[in-house]
Amino acid sequence: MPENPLLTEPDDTGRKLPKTFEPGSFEERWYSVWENDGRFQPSGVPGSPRFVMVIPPPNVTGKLHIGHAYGRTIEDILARWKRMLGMRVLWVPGTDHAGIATQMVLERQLARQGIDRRELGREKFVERVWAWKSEAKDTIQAQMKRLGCSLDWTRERFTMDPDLSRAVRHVFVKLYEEGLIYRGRYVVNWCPRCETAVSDLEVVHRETDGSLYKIRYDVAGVRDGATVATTRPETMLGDTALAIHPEDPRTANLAGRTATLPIVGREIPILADAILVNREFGTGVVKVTPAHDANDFAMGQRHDLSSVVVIGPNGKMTEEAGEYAGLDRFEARRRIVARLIEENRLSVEPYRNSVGHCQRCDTVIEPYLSEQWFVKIAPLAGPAIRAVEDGTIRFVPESWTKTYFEWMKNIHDWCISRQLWWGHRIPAFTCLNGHVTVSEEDPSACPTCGSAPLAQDTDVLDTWFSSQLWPFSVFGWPEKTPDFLDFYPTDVLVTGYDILFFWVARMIMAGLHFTGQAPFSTVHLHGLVRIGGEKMSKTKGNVIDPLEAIAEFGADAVRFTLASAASSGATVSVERGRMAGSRNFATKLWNAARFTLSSLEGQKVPEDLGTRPLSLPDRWILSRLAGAARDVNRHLSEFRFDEAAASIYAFVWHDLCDGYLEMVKPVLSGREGTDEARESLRGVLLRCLLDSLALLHPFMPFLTEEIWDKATGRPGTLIVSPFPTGEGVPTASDAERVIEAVRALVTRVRNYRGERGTTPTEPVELWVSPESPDRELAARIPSVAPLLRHLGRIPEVLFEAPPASAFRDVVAGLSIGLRVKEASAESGGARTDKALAEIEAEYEGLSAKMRNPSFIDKAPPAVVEKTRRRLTELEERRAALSAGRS
RNA sequence: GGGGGGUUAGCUCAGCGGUAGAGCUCCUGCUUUACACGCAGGUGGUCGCAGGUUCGAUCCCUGCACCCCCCACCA
Repeated sequence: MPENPLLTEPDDTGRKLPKTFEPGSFEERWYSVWENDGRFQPSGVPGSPRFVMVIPPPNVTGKLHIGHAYGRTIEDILARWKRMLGMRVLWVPGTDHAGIATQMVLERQLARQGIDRRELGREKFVERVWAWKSEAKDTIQAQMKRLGCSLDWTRERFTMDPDLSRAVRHVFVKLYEEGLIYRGRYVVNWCPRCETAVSDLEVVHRETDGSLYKIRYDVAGVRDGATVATTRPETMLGDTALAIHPEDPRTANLAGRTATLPIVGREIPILADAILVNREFGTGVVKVTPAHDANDFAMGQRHDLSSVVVIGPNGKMTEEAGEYAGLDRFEARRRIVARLIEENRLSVEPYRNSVGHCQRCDTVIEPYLSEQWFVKIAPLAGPAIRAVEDGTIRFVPESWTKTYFEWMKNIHDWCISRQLWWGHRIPAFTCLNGHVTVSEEDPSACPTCGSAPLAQDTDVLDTWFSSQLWPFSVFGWPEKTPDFLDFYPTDVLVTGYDILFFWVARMIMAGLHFTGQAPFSTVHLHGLVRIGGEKMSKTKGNVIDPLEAIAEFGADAVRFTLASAASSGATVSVERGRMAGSRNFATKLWNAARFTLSSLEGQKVPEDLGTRPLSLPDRWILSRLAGAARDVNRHLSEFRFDEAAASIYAFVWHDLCDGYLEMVKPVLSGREGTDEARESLRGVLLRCLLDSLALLHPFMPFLTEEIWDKATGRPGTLIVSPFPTGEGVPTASDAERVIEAVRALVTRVRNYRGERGTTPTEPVELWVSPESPDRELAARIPSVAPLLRHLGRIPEVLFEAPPASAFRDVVAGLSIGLRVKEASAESGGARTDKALAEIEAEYEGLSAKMRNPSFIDKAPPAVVEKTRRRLTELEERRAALSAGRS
């Protein structure tokens, strides 16, 4: 065997692909090569076509799970695809400080050491969080590198970096000056465990079986008093009124009277309020607790009621609760219920209602009256709605548009202050005289009265307040930095639909308001990863760690699996079986490459295939390759990663490996064909391999780069090599038809052997009749006789009408005859019967259709014609099969 | 209370007007000069139920059943 110069050049030692495919042996190496070569940084001149994404910054709470890997894989596929298409690609990495979530992680860590953060003090605590953040960031970064994400690490950002913090502060001050940020005492969602306010979105409602308590209040002059219903009886201690509907006859006798609050003995007015009270609902009387219910608070404002806070920030009853002070709210509830029963004032019935829980720690949320900062959101929502209406921003899949509109149109003010230590401190300063200053720079003295010192607000901002600025704060905004001018607005945002409101909607509002531009033009909302149909959770133990999966199957296989699982649905199902399947595919490609490279014998990268005559299989595979390239590009442009993956998978495995490689072996080995044919074929073979590698690179970057290196001797350059588009390559429909017919014939021969129960090598005689239904095709079959003989292991193919003794059938429009010398006892009779029955059934159905005048009349002519042809085909097959039976 | 999605082969999912596909599983053969993580065949589906529209429905419409998700100030 001649030496392959590609494999033997001195500097090419080890260029041969090892026999076994071991992804772990090269994956990390290629990542370093790409990174060191600056491939992840945008190249090319400003102004040329660019593609920009920002990563949804993962929380620095721990490590990434497979759901993150899924989103990042999608982004990396887009990034690599666009990069190979020649665009200046920038994908910005970073992490989110995730205020409440990260603080919780640290609190738990401290708790394990028996430390309460309050013992530590704010400064020491925050120091520890920073240390943790640095650790978590490293872990996350390593995970994304291992996955192959082509992120530009020179531009990595963190939401609490100095310049990003500056952006936050700038935005806060601007909104404050515009009157869109205000401070006030309102009833907010309060988590007694986290001891902070949370926004409406951070409250998770769950249907819960509980009780409805009906409490009778004494009313002077009314014998039966007034009965109110509540699910939280302990709040009655804070009642400052009862409310009735002004037009409800049931409660008219209570109007203007005074009730006595049980236990407490406080006299409270009975007021009419049409807004709070629903005429039809319950007893018609409502207890009013302005400090612990948002509706009651609003009612209190309308009627100038006082607010009595009876439950404190830690969930324990306050001094206002009298004898219950210091008790946990639920213990207080039990005791109050007991007391009211004792006093014969209470009836209890089972009741199912929705109870709010803290998104982070699952503690039951307590509505709580406190001083908070809010964003007046409606003025920001309008432009954000219009940007989607007018197509400036589009959602993929489009169905999210409606959800977005629904939420935006019913949007409520956003509580942005958090009573936490980890996060952006609110830039509001109060002097000794109570003047409040909000400013970008820390003031040294009060601008109003000149007094000093000033105390900064101790609260921090909701994490999402900084995340909403991410698409522009990462570029240094509000400074007009070169990066901001060059890369903003971004192009595509990829994220899970679960943060559509938390993040996406707010980025759109913030982007439009502050930069005057939509932060991105396309939002791809993907589903959430499920394992075996269940949501991933630590308690269920079904969490897949991306690193473990990568260790077992290789990063390429994990990525390919995730891409293949991508669908437009709300859930993305990932299974181990899929991972193994992808790994098998990677191995398949590896072996196909080994075979191809070992067959090249010095063939260089084909620059131009047009100068040599191409065989029918050559033209077929090149046509299929171009088709696959077009499909992959089309599917990627439609965010159909599953379809794109399936297209390239089917091409590589079923067309290239199962088809072309097998067809070509006799010529390659020298058993058949001319030297010229061999030369030509090698060029085609290499072209197919290289284009497959390119098409597959966005999905399986490591393996493809490894093979590319061995095939071309240009290490680390596939990542920036042109992506095949298949444009301008005409479909070789004649070659496709002939080759597909060959494959169908070969399958039929194998089938026939199976039916006869003979071995795969049993000599079979094959007749292909020139008098076939498709004569044109039949006339071309003699030219591919060697292929038929080789693939079907058929000693002789005869181009004449089959003898009566042969088994007859019609395949792909060709009338054929088959005969085996020695059939075993098991004949194909049963299968032929089955085939005939199927033909009969279909024939019946179709001919009934053809007899229907309105079908002929109304169906498109093409459909009618197709049906007619199919009928003819069935007739011929039926005739052939029946005739072939003895 | 409002809104959205789902129900297709044993499993996980594509398809969404012209009588169904993939991967995995399963069955039967096979050391065919890349690959047993393979090759070649094959089994397997009244496309949730009932109506309607249509020449024709898994695909469109209506209703029902079961499942999932989101939103909501459900005393």
